Amino acid sequence: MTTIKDIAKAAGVSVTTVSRALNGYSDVSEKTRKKIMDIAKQLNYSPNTLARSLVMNKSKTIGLLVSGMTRSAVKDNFTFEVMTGVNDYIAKTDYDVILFNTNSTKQREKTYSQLCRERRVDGVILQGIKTDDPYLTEVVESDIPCVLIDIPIQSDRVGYVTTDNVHGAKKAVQHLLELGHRHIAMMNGHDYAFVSKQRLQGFYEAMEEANVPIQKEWIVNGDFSEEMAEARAYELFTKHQHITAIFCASDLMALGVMKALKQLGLRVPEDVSVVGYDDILLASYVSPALTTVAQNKFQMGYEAASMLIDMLEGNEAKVVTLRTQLVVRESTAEVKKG
Amino acid sequence: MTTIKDIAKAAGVSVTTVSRALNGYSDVSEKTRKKIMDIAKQLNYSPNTLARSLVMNKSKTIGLLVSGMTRSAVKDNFTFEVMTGVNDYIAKTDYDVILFNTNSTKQREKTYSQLCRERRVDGVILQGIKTDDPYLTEVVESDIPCVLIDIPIQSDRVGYVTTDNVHGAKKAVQHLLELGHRHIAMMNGHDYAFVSKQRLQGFYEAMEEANVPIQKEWIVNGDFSEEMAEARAYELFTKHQHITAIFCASDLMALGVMKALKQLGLRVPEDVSVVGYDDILLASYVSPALTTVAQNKFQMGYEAASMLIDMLEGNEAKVVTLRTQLVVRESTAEVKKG
DNA sequence: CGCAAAATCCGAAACGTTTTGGAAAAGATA
DNA sequence: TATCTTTTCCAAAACGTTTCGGATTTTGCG
Repeated sequence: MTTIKDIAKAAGVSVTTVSRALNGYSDVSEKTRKKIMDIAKQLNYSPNTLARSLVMNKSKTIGLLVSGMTRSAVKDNFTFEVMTGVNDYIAKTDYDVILFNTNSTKQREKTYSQLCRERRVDGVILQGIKTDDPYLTEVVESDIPCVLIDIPIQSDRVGYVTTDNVHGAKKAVQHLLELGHRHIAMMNGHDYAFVSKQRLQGFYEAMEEANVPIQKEWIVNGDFSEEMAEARAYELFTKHQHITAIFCASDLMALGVMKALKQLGLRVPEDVSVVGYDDILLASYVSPALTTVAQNKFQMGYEAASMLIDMLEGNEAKVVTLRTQLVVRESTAEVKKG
Repeated sequence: MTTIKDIAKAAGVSVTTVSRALNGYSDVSEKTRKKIMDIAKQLNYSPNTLARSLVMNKSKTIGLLVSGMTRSAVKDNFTFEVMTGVNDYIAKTDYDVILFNTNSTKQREKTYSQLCRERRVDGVILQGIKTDDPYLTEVVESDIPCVLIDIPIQSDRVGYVTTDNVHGAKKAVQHLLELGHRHIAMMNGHDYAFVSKQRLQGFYEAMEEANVPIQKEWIVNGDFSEEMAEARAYELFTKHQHITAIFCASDLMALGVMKALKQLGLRVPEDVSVVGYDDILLASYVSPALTTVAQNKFQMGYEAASMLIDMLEGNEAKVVTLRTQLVVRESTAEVKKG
């Protein structure tokens, strides 16, 4: 592999001059610059980023730490869409993305920040990490610039992007209320997700503002899993037959809930209205199509990447909150009279 | 950031000894090794991979070059599943993945192999690249070990993994033939995909073995795009009303075809049987559920990664062909009598 | 032509590792 | 004790860049 030295020798100049010529400095004459460029091309030269990174002390690399890259998560295109957004923005810069996966054996022995430090990434984007993850604090407390997705931690080195979860959930529940529902349950995620708390709050606010009493035993956790949600819903609806509507903190769980309802012989939306959250691809394809709160996952990734690059260029960490949108489809209907 | 030098100073030994201690060489006494390890931990030392890569001349990094990371491709979880497979295997090794995207502006100015060479990746996996991509030959002809997905090029430095496309397509068409269909069309991808040619061949073989005449004008290209397939199918079925079944070279195109049929007032499967290829997530969720040829996309990525790492460890490039499976769902039925 | 200013070039150090070839210290053997 | 082995350590070079400070050459001008 040809190096800057080879070029220097071939051109009869010093490596300094080659370096400066290739990097567009002004203190090299056009004549020699041209000569050097030509030789570089002819020798099929590619700069060695490793060497450059070493001396410049920046790798022009950002780490992308996702937890949702598992075989079972293909139903959930959330992760992929976020990644696509990140990739899309980064593609316009001179950075590259290095992929760290958290569901690995490596995770146990190496912490996230260790991974980042070893590869000398300039910054990192975290997505899908639980708030109780011991390694989360580690990377947040390290001095690596990072932006979190859906985790509200902020400092001068860490920003985050999220959506207006409270408001989104509120809209969803208000939609149910407007349809006349009063016996509304909620399938939440788990306690280690910021969004769960937020969406629960939105649920509360909507119910309280409408003066509808909240039944605490109608609020259950499905762990953001389709199967778990199905099981929980099955229990819930067999025990409490008054429930006419349920708000789910994710579409995947809504799918599970609908399965349970089907098993119980309850029709959606005639007997029970279901609304989800996320607007994953499947939401519009299942039958009945799922009413849900759409969040722009692509944009979340895009904004995260944009913010990170901004930070790397000296700007300060921000927090970005994106709008959500209620998408009414077929899984919600007016409550039955009587 | 603490370096090996800091440790050396703190331990009162040379950097050589620190390096060798940390890397488990035998020529350092257990006593000093322990001391060095302790100091390293205490100083929160992380080795600098850049420096190591530079001197070792290997980066322990593989490039993942995908073309399907676009906003419009979320329906098609093909790319994501392959990536997941790759990631899953790599997670078990001491390599990391660096993500190159091809649909970028960078692509125009930098070739794939340039990207790879600059980052000094040890090997690269290519997925979703068209066979006529000028940069494809470039990386294949470079000396970077690489494994291709669904592109049959082989040398001592390049292997590939694919599925038994001919056989898969044949099974799909035979399924239609067994249902009594004789007027069978095909929606193919484009000429720059190896799989298109293979699947076409499977189509031919099945038809010829059954002694069913082939109508060349019933074979059209949908460019692997849902919209394009919809348009082409609309034309096809308005012009040729004899057609009772169509085999599509991808599920996404099958979805487009079904849309066109719906517009034309043709029912699936009563009037027209449709079979797809891939078994994407949506296939089982659309209505009617799509009969299709399933390929294990996760495994494709997994095998690709496995082969690449094998190659990097000195083994030779191979070709891996995975089995496909016909999944009969609701979009195919016996041909109508009369 | 002579001299200052500007333009162009370069040597050497630095970045943080690994590795080679041997030196020093410790232990074993006679 | 003297010699030979084995164990333990280290100095220095190398990987391919960038950059600092200064050196050399060219240019401009009176």
